[in-house]
Amino acid sequence: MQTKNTTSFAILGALASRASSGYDLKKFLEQQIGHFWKISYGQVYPLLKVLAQANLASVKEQTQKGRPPRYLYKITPAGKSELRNWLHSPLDPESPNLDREVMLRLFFGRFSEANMRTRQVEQLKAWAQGRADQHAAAGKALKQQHESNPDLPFWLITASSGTAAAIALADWCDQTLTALKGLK
Amino acid sequence: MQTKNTTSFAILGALASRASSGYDLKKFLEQQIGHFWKISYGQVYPLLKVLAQANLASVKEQTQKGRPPRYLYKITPAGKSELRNWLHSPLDPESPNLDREVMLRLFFGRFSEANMRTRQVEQLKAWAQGRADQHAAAGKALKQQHESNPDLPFWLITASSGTAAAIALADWCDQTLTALKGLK
DNA sequence: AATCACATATATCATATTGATATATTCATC
DNA sequence: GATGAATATATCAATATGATATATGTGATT
Repeated sequence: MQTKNTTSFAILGALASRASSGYDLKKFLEQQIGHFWKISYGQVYPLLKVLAQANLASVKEQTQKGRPPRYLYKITPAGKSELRNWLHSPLDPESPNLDREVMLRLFFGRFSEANMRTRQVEQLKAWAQGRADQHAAAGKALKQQHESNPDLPFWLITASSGTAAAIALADWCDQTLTALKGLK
Repeated sequence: MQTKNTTSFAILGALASRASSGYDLKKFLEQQIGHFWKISYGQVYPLLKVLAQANLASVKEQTQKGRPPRYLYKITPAGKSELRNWLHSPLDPESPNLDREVMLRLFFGRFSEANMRTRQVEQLKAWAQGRADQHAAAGKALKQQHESNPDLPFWLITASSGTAAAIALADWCDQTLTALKGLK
């Protein structure tokens, strides 16, 4: 629940495009990036408070007739700066979730430099290809080491899912690189 | 940390093929299914104890010269029965992780019926196609609702990753169905 | 007019998970 | 003989999850 938490950047990024309440944020992020980034109320509300306390976001209470108050959060200049720093920070190729990290950054691509975005997608592509190779090698090793193991065919099937996913990711990187070129 | 925990079935499944210590299990599962199923010592050791207490696994302490004792876990008949029950239990199409669930079941495919395996992969394929359609529809909706929003191109890119992943999953299901036919 | 389901809105909490670390020994390598 | 990796279990603070409580408005159905 610190400021460096990646989910807090997801929130900061969303606030950069539109002031929101916690409820808004959760709904928006769930809908747009829910397929690769999970978000829950248990994260959103505490993180918004942390963000506000660190002066990366400002709060305004909107009293409504009858209803409970709505807290509208806006990103501050310091928050925008923090967001940009994160978007331009180097990727960690050791991260087991580099794909999700790059996708999250791309979602907020409006706030990053075009050449940085491209470089990060290229890095992700290399990472994906490396993974595909690793999974292919693991499959070969399985065949040799468990030649007569009755589990082998099933283990090969799940190994193939890793290869397939990695190749699909590399392909998506290619498409994305083309799409990004069209934006420059 | 209950018996119904899916990770406990992953452990049970691994034990079905070979008696193991917690250390063995973690290393094995991490290597073989780590790309879609995370496992940590914080899960393995407590779950093994739960499994043993529920009589789904038996423990034998192997004292070693100098070294700390090694606890060797074996699956019991009740454990095998529990594993099979899980492997043949109906899939929840609402699950956000149906892909990982089916892959885990397939990894332990040696212990399930061929026609059940096939049916579950077919269900996963239908689920993946549904997801692909949903993401495609979401992309179209984005284009209409945020026509002049400067975020649009980036939001479309991340939406496309959902479609791409879902299509790749459906393709993998097809390959897997073919592979499974070869086993019958 | 009543009822039902759903959307709005914030907040909390028990439970589960993560990721790192402590401990202690053997083995291979430099 | 020193360094690092592998073996092996265990724990724990920090986080995240998923469900639920609370309270009201809105729109649809009966």
